[in-house]
Amino acid sequence: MGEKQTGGSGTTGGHVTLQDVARRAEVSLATASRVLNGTTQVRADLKERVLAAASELAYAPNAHAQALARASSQSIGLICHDVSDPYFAAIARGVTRAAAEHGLLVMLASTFRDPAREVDYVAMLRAQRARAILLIGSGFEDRAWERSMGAELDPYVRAGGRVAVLSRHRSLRVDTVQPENREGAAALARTLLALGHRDFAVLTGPRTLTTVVDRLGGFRDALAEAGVPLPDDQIVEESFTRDGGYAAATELIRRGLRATCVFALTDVMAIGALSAFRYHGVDVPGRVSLAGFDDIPIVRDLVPPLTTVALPLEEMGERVMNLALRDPARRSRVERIPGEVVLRASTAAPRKPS
Amino acid sequence: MGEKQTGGSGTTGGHVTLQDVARRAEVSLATASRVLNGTTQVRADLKERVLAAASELAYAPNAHAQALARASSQSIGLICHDVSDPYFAAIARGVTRAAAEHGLLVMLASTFRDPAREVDYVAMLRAQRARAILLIGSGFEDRAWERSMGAELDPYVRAGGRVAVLSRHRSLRVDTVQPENREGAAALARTLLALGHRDFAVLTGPRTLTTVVDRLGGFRDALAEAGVPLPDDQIVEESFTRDGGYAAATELIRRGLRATCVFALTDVMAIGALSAFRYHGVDVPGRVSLAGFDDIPIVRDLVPPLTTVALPLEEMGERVMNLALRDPARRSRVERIPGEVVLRASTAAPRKPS
DNA sequence: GCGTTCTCTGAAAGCGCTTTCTGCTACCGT
DNA sequence: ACGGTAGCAGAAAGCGCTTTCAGAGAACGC
Repeated sequence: MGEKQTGGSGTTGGHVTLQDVARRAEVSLATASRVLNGTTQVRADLKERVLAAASELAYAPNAHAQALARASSQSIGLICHDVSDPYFAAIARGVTRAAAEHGLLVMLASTFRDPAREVDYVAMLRAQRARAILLIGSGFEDRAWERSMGAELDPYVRAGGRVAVLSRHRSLRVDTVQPENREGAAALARTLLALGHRDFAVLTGPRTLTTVVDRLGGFRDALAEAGVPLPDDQIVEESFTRDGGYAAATELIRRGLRATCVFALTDVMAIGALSAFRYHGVDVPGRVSLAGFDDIPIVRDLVPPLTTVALPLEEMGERVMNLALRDPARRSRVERIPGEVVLRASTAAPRKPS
Repeated sequence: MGEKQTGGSGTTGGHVTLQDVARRAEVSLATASRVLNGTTQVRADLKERVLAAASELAYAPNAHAQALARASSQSIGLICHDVSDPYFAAIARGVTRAAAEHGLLVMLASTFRDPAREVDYVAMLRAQRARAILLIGSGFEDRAWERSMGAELDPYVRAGGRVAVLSRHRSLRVDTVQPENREGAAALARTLLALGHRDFAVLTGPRTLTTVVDRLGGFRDALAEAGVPLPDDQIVEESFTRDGGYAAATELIRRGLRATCVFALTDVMAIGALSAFRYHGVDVPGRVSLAGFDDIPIVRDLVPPLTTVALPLEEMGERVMNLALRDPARRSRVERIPGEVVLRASTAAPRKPS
C-alpha cells in the first residue's frame, strides 16, 4: 500500500516483468508463474507474497511472451469489408460478444473490398498466430485471388489455425456459416409474385461477388419458374453501398422505370434506393414496391419500413465464431442459415396489375 | 515450385520457423532474419536463397516472437461501447483506416457499457503491449471506476504505452479528441429558439455519462440565456440506444407532450423517438420538431431527414488514432472538434407559437 | 606488400514467459 | 527409527525471433 516505488526497476520505459515480481516476493520465477496461473499448489505464504508483489508493482503479464511459451495466442482475427456497414457491424457485434465469452481478443480488419488488402490481412493475422481467422462477407469469384488466399490460408490451417467463413462460397474448404441467399431470394420473389407483381427490376452489387450470384440467381430462377422474365436492362449494377443503391435507383429511373417492384440485393442498397425514389417523386410502395435483403436493424425505422429477407445477423456472428473454435477434428462443417421473408410496408400490390 | 515438402519439418501442428528457413537456405539464423527485415546488406545469392526458402516453406514470422525481441508490438487497442452502434461504427472505420496506413492491427473490444468490462479490456490490451489504447465514447462519472481505470492505465503509460480518448472528460490525463458537445448543443438550442420554439423536451441517456452532462448542460444553459425554462418532467432518461429513444419518446407522450420541440441527445435515440412519434400519430415536424446529435450517416435517409449537430465521425477516429501515435514528448494534447448544426426537415417553426 | 578499414556472416545473448526436471523437506506406515 | 512417497520450490531449458559482438575476407592506401 504505502509502498514507494519511485526509482524501482525501470521508472521509465520498462514494463514490470515476472522476474521483478518474483524478486520482490523473494521467490523463484517459476513459483511466481505458478501462483499467477494457478497451475500448481503453492505454499500459502509464498502465494500471498507473490500476489502482493504483483499488485504492488501493477504487474501485467506480457501476452507475447506467454503466447510464445505456450505456443498459442489469445486472439482471433475478423476480416470484413467495412466495419461501418450496418450488416457487418451487426455480425461483428455477435463475434465480439462470443469472443468475450471465451476470453479472446478480436483483431479487426476492414478490407474496403480490396482483395489484395484481404490477403495482406490474412498474412498479418497468420503472423499473429490468431487462434482463428474469420472471413466475413461475400468473396470474389476470381481464380487469382483464390490462389493467393489459399497460399496464405493453407499453411495456416496446416499449422493448426482455424478458419471459418460467413457468407462465402466454399471455394476454401473451411467451416462455413452460409445464409441461404438463393432460397431467400427465391422466397422473396414468390412473395412478390403473390402480391401480383409481374414487372421486376433488380439493384445489384458487383456481379463477381458470390452473394450477388446467389441472390440474383435465386430471384431470377423463381421468377422464371412463374414465367416472369427479368429483362437485362432492368438490372442495374452498382456498389453494395447506400450511395450505390441511390445511384442504381436513379439510373433505373433514367432508363424508364417499367418495373412495379424493385429488389435491392442488400438492405443498405435499398436504403439508398428509397431515398432516390423519394427524391425523384417515385412513391413507394404506390408506384413501385421495394424490397431488400438482410434485415439490418435500421430498416424497421425507415418510411416506409422495408420488406426484406431477415437474417439473424448477430447470431450468425456468434455461430461463425463458435464454429471456428469447435473441435478441429471434424472439419468443414457448413451451417446453413435460412432467411425469412418479412413483409413490411414498402411492398404492396401493384396499382395496375400487368 | 515443383518442390515436394511433404514430411518436412512439422507436417502437422508446427509453424514454419525462421530456423527452418535458414536451414533450408543454408545460412545462419541471423542472415535469414536480416534478409527478411532488410536490416543490413546481404550478399545477393544468400539473399535469394533465403527468399526462395521462405516462399517455398510459406514462412510467416511469429509476431509474438518479434514483439518480444523488439519489445514493441504492431497492434493498437480500440475500446468502445458497442461496435454495432452507427456512431461507433463510423469512428471505428476511421480508426481502422488510419491504423492500416501505419501497418497496425486493431484489437477491438465492446464493453456494452459495463465499466468493469472496460477495465478488463484495458488490462488485456496492456498485456498485449498494444502500442496505444483508444477509449471511445462517453466515460462514467464515477470515482471508483476512475480509480480502477487509473490503476490499469497509469502503469501502462509509465511503461511507455500511449492512451488517447475520444469524447470523454479529461479525468485521465491523456491525449483527447473532444467534440464540443456543450457548444454544439447550445448552438442547436439557439437555432431551435430562432425557429420560434419555446417549449422543449429532452430525451437523454444515463446522467452519469459525461456526454449527457455536456450536451444537456449546453442545451439547458442556452435556453436559460433566452429565458426559456426546461421543466424537469420534460426530460426523459433512457439508454443511449434506438429502443431507449423509442421508450423515452413514448414516456414523453404518456406524460403529456407539452413541448413543440424535442432534442434527443444522440441521433440513435432520435431514430427511436421518430418511430415512436410515428407510431403514436405525432407528426414530425408538424406537431413536434425533433433534433438529434452526431449526424450519423443514416439520418439523412430518415423521413423526415433529421436535424442534428454534425460531427466528422470518421475523421475523429483518424485523429484519435494519429494523436495516439504522435510524438510522446508533448503529452496531453486536446483536439476540440466543433459540431455544426445541420437543419433538415425534422424541425420547423412551431404551429402555435407560445 | 602489409596494415587498415569496410563489409558481411555467424555465434550467442537475450526478450519474458512456461514447463519440464531435479532435488529438497516432510510425512506416512510399520 | 527407517525407507518410501508425496508435495512443493528452484534451476534451467526452451518458445522464435532480433541484435549485439566478433571474426573473416575483401578492398584499400601508402
